[in-house]
Amino acid sequence: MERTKPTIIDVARAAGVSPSTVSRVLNGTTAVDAAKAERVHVAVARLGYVPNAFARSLLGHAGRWVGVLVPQLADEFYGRVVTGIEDGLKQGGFQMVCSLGHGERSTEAEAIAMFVEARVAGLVLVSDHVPDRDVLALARARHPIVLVNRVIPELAAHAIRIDNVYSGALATRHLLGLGHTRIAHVAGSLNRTGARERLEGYHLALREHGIARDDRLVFEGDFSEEGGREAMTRALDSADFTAVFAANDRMAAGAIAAIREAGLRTPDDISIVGFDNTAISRFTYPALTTVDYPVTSMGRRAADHLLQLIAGADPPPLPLIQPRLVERDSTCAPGEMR
Amino acid sequence: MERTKPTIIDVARAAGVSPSTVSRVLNGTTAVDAAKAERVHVAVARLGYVPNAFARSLLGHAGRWVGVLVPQLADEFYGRVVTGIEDGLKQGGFQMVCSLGHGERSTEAEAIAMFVEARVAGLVLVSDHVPDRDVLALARARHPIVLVNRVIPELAAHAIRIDNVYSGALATRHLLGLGHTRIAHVAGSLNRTGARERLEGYHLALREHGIARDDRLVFEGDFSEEGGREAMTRALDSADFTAVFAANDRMAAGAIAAIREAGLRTPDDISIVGFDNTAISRFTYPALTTVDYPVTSMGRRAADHLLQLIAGADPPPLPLIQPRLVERDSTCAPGEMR
DNA sequence: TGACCTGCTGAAAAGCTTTTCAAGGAAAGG
DNA sequence: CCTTTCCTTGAAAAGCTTTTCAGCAGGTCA
Repeated sequence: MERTKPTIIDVARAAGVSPSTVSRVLNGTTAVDAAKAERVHVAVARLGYVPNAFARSLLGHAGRWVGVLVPQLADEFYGRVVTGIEDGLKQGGFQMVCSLGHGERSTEAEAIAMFVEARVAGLVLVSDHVPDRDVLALARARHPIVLVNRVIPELAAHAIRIDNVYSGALATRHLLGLGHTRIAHVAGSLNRTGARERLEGYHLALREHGIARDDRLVFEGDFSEEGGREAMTRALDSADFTAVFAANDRMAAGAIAAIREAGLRTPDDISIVGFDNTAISRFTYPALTTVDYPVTSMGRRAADHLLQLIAGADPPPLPLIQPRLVERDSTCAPGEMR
Repeated sequence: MERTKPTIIDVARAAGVSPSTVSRVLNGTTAVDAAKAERVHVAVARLGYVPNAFARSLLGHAGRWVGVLVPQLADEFYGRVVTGIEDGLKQGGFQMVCSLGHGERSTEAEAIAMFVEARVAGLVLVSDHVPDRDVLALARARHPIVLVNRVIPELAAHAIRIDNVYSGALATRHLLGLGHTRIAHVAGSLNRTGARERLEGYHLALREHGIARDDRLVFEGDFSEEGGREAMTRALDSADFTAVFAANDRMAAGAIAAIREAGLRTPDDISIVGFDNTAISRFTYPALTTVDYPVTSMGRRAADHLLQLIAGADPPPLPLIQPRLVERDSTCAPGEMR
C-alpha cells in the first residue's frame, strides 16, 4: 500500500509543464509565466511534493550540513558546547548533525564515517578518542575540521581549547591571594591531559608564591561527585590544609559534602574552588567559587572558524582561552568567620 | 585546485574491472574473484574512495537516519532524553540526526523540513512548538513519528509522556504520609500543561486526605531557580505551612535558598519535595527528595517504538509513565528534628 | 560429446533533480 | 514589414551507485 513519494515529474505532469519549469518555480532561478507558476504551486500542495535532497546533493551542490561529534550529552557540559556550535552554524545557514561518541573509539569512527559518506560540509570534533592519525587523514582529504578541547600539533590552528595551566593557576592564586598557604588539590583522572595541566597550574601558582611543592596535598579523583567526596575524605584524614582547589564542580560538590560530614564548615574551616561553572556550582551550599569555563562561546567560535574554512578562507588561528574566576560563597580568608 | 572526489568509476578504472564489480566487492553482495577483489581494495585505499551516500540513497534504499528535534540542550534534561533516544536507535542500527528548536515555531519547522528532505526514516519530536496540524500532516504523509511529552489526540498511541497528575499526587502524598497537613505548592508557569497537571495532582492528593483546597497556598513560579526563590519568599511572607511541593528541582533549589535566607531550616522547619531528579537534586543541601523523571528510559522507549513503526510493525501504544519518588534529606515529619 | 548448470562479470537501467542548450514566440527597433 | 533581441520553455545530460539481465567460461552429468 506504500504509495511512493511524488517526484518532480509527477508535479510537472499534474501542472502540465516540464520538470525543468517546476524546478525553476521552486528555486526561483528564472522568471516563469505567472499562470504556470501558480499551477505548479497548486500541484505541489496537492501532491505533497518534497524535493529529494539526495538527488539535489548528487549534483555536487555542497551540502548545508555540518557533523558534530561529542562524547555524550547526559550532563550539561557538552550540551552547552553543542548549543554554541549550533548557534554559530545556524547563523551561517548550516544545519547541525550531531552524534554521540560515548568515548569509544569504534563508535566515534562510525559516526565520522557516516558524516563523510553524507558529504557534510565540515566537522567539529569535541575531545574525542579517534586516533590522531585518522583525524589527520580526514584533514588531508580536504575536510574542513575544527577541534574542541583536543591538541593535534598539525591542526593547532583549528583547535580551540581552554588554557588549563593558566586556569589551574588562576584558581590557586585566588586562594593564595586570600592568604591561604596550605592548599590541597583534588585532581581529575591524571591520565587525562586536562587534569594534568590543571595540576601543573596549581604547582605553578604555588611556586610563584614561594611555597614548596608537597605531593601529599594532591589527591587524585575521577571527575565524579563520589570521587571528589572520597578524595576529600582521604585528604582530611591525612593532611593539614585550609583550602582546596578541585579540578571540576562535581568533585567540588562531593568535597563539600565530605567536609560537612567531617563536622567542618565551608568556607570557615576550609575554602574550596571548583572548575567549570556548571549549574551545580550555583546549587551547592555554600554556592561554589569556580573557574568559568566559557564553553558555549567556545562552541560558537569553533563554528565561526569552521564556516570560514568551508568558505575557503584562511581564518586566524583559534586562541587558547583564558577563563575568569566566578566568586561565590565557598572561599574566604583563612580563619575568617563568614 | 579542489580535486574532486573519486567515484566508483575511477576505482573501477584503476582496478581494471567494471563499476558493478567494485560495488559487489564493497558490499559483499556476490562472490567476486579473489584477485580482482584485492585489486579493488588496493585502488579504494589508494584513491581514498568513499561511496557517495546520496547516490546510494537515491536508489530508494531507506536511509538509516532518524531525525530528533529537541527544544535545547543547554541544561541536562533534554540531553538525557537524547541520550536515551540515541541509545535505542543505535541498537537498531540507526543514526541520530539531532536539531535544536529553541522553542521557536519557525526554527522547528525548518528543522523538520530538513529532516523530510533528507528522507529520514522517522522522527522523534520532543515537546515542540510546531502546531498540531503540521505534525498530523507529517504523520498522514506516512512518516513514522513518535512524540515525547506532547499530546496530540490522533497520535496518542505514539506519544510517551509522564503522568503529571499522578506525579504531583505522588509528591504530595509523600508529604501527607509524613504527617504534614499545611502543604504549599510552588507551581511552574501555569500556561504550560505539565505545570497545570502537577497542580491538579497536588489538589487530588489533598482531597483524598480530606484537606480543603486553599488557593492561597499555591504560588506560581516559572521553572527557574530565581522564580522558585521568589515564590518561596512570597509564600513565607503570606502563608503558614510546614511543607512544600515544588514543580521542578530548579525551583526547589531556589526555594531552599529562600528558606535558608529567612532563617529557617530544611527539613526541620519546612520539608520540600522537588521534581525531575536532575543532578541538582543531589547537590543541594540538604539533598532533595524528588520525583524521578525517568527521562533517559523514556527516550529509549520512544526510540524502540519508532524502530517498530519504521519496520512496519504495529507496536502497542506507548504508556503514560508513572514515576517513583526518590527520598533524600529534604523531607521529614513536621516538628521532627533531624 | 552434447546439454545443462554454476559462478563470475560487464552493460545498462533506474533513481530524481538541476542546469545547459537550443528553440520557439513575442516584442522592439529600423 | 522585416530583422534582431529578449523572454520563456522543453529536451537532454550530468551526477553516482546499485541491481537486473544476459553472457561467457568452465565444469558436470548423461
